[in-house]
Amino acid sequence: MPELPEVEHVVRALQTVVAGRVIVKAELHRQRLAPDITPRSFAKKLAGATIKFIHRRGKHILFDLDNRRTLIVHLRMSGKFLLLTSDDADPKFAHAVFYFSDETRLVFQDQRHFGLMKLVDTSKLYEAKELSKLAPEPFSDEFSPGYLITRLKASNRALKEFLLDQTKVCGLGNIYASEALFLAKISPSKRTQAVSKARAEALFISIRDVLDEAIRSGGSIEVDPRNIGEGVYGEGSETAWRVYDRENEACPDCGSAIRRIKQAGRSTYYCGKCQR
DNA sequence: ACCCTCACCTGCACGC
DNA sequence: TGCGTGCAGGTGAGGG
Repeated sequence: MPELPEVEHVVRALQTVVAGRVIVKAELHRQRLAPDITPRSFAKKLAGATIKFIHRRGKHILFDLDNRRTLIVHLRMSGKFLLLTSDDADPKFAHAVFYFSDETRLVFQDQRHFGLMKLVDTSKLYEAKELSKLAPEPFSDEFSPGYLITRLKASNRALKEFLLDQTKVCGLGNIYASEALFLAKISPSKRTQAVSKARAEALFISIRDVLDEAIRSGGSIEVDPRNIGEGVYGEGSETAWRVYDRENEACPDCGSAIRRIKQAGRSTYYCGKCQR
């Protein structure tokens, strides 16, 4: 269910715990987790591979293998990784399992079944349709106030919906989109073309601040090797959210009641007084 | 090209 | 206790 900071946290944990390990056997228990590949082919292409490096693009986790392939994983709403030992049974919803030589195994568990995996040639990784249309990484030079202004002008949706579009801005999800708009003091319903240059610049800063703050707080979480990939929001992160999930609570800046509205079928939280 | 709605799943909290 | 409803951090397909 994670947004970019939680995926970043999962990637760091995986890099610590499974980088350098050899996959001696792999099983795809649920075909639709990886619809482009048969369970048989999945097993064959992963068996014997060493996990070289784990990184990320947007909310996608990328396992670079030593056989010129990369495993792309998206956690979607409920996907998580668990590192289990031979004493542990597979939990419910264990849709893929990677066995290592030391009797441990990495289990991909996904209660809601929305997660996705895909195996691609590493040389063509960024041509994969999952990655090719993503907006620039939010901390890259390519993502700039100028970039944001151009994309805002090219669209005319409500700003909150725009922020959730990973081809426009990458990494925000439903929580951090609300949070970024609160920091920038802009209404989530404002049309993207009506955002002034100055306010677009403020929004640019807020997007980075929200993500950076969340990555920092997640970075302080101790890695639980049995539950390395839960992608949880940082310890006590709910208390750090300024408006998300706080309908009718007091705005931290002005004290007026935080509102909840529906946009594109999803809840948006904001302060009607501070955000115009 | 954009924009909107729905679909994909399970589980949990809520009101009656 | 149960049952119905609405909700959940994400996206893609399919329509207009």
